[in-house]
Amino acid sequence: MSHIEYLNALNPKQREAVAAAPGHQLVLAGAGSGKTRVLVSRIAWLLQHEPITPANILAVTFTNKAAREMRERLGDILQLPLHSMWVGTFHGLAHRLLRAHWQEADLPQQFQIIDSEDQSRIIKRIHKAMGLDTEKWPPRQSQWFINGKKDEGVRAGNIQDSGDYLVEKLTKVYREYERVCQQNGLVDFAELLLRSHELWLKDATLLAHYQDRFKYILVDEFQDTNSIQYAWLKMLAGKNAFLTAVGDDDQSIYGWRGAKIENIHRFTREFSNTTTVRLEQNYRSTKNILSAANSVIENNCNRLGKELWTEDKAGDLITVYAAYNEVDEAKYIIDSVSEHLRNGVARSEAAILYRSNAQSRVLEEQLLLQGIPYRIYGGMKFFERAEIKDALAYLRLLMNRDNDISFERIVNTPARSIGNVTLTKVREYARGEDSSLFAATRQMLRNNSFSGRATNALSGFIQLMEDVAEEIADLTLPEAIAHVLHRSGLREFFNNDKSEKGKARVENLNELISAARQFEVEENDDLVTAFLSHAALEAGEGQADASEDSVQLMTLHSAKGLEFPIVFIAGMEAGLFPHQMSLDEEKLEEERRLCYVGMTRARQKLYLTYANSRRVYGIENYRQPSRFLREIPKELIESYGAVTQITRPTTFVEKPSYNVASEIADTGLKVGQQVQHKKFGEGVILNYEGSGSHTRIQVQFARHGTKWLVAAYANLSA
DNA sequence: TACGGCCAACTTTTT
DNA sequence: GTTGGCCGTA
Repeated sequence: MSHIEYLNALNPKQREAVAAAPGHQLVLAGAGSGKTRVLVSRIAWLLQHEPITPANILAVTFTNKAAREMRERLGDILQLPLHSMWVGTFHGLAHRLLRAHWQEADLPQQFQIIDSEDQSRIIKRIHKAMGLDTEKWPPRQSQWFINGKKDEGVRAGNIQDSGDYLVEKLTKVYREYERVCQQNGLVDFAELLLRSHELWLKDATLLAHYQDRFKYILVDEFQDTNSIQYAWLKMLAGKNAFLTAVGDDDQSIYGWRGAKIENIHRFTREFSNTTTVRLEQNYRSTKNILSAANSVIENNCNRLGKELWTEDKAGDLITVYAAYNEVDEAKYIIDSVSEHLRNGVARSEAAILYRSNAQSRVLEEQLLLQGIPYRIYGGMKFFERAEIKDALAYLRLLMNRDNDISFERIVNTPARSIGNVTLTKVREYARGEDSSLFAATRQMLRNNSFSGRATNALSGFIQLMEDVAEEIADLTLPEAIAHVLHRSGLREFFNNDKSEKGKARVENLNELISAARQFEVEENDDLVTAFLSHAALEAGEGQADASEDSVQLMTLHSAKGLEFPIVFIAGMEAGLFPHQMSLDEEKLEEERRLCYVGMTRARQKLYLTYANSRRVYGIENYRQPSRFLREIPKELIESYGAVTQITRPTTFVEKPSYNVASEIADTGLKVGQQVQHKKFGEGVILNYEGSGSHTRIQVQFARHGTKWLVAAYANLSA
């Protein structure tokens, strides 16, 4: 696309942001207002109008996906080589800095990145070593504490002695955790940012170099930045660079993870002469969907103020369906999906969103029942799978024999008869000698410290690692991985598992080799280290068969940034959404933003559903509709299903095309109707099947659960 | 060392 | 109701 063309493709507000004179900018970009287009066009515009090169630009995002997309679109617009431009995630860019300056950052050259599971293992080990009772000191709490502090830019050494016993203890764990990571050459996600920030802080020359280089810094999803990310940006920007912050305070949904919406205010305060542009024209949704979303978000205080509008048609009303229970809700949703599919909608054009993962099960069951392919987002990522992490742990240990975390993971995987008793001895010895587990084992073997069996097993393992390290030295990365899988016995171990799970694991191991093969083409220097970093920083997709056309299921959180023609939000109930644990004012506003995010995913048709009764942890509860439903103007809604009064279903609104509302032939009964049964008492008709004398009716009884009854014998009365 | 049974936990999760 | 983690026994 040429210069003129991309400017012409913008609306006036977008153009104002893109063609602004050099300076700090805040772009408040509403949902679906074309913010990526603006970011990319801004970069193109700067390159054409300012005396700079791609090397002077740094663009940062939160997700790998967003970074990839930005890079691709830049490639489309600009006919320039872009490799010198820094485009990536906060963590990716911080990692790049630390790799380049590992010495100044006081890290070993082969430092490795750990994910939250590795982190949790380390903390558990520390708790054990410190003799902390798991009941009283849940490792999760320590992990939360440590990450929280790091996100604030606070080291264990900086935590004030408050006299608070809890904080004191957690700080001790934090300090020990820092020590273990440093000794093992491990860096967690938060550490990447903290460490690179400190690197600049202590090395003025280095900082000056980067400040001098990056004249323009552009940040996506600014509302999601936490304290350390803000500090990182501010330091890098220095006095001379211009910062463009793009974000939407109404879409801040990660406050619980340390994101600070206040950073938007702080930015306009601390970066002088910031110009603010609001992008409020939405190119995604119909008028009705936007009005509804606007009405909901208006209930939040402390907004920067923004109202989306569109030139699109009014479109369909928002369908609200009140289900009897979660099964009925799922049936309604899947039936509606089927109807859309029959009308020519592709499966991937329909998305079902929910507040918590537990809700997906009922939906899945109905999809399976109707044979509709679906895909669940989130869950286990490729590089997070146990078998993959085992394989990578071998590689990690081969790269750095002092990596105790990897040692612990694989020393007895697959089983080599190295038990806990033996390992406890090794751990104690290592602790005393202040050495790694690998070194300690070797020393103890020399000292004949083990029983015969343990000696054999351990020397076998040590020898294996030494041998394999030599054997793979001259191999390509995929060859090396294949070799490690073979020699470690991992492949055979999973091969012997003939279950579906075992087969899937072997497939994943093969997939790992192909991932390595692909990777090899892209990178070149220290391939193994780069591959391991890549595995940690970009955990990959959740499911392999992403290509098949399928209905999309995901949490509201993972839906951010996506859009679908047809969107269902399930479980619009008080206690579930907003969640029970988010009822205080601040958290409630975040839940409302989450609702806003969910609603604005929809392009043409939005369904909101709730159940009057839902099983939660196996217990049936009666539920109230979510307050967010009440915040939508009635004239934008068409309601179906059982409209509640207090707790009981009373009236029923008919929807012509959906069989739930229609009369069941020859019975004088309707779905949704309240009925009496001699034995089971009071109940509500959920569904029926068959006709004539074969008609069976599904009734949910107040006291006896859900039952299928043959209409001819059941003798149900209204 | 491995498996089975028992108990408690249980919102969201870009890296 | 389901899952993960811990502990006790073959």
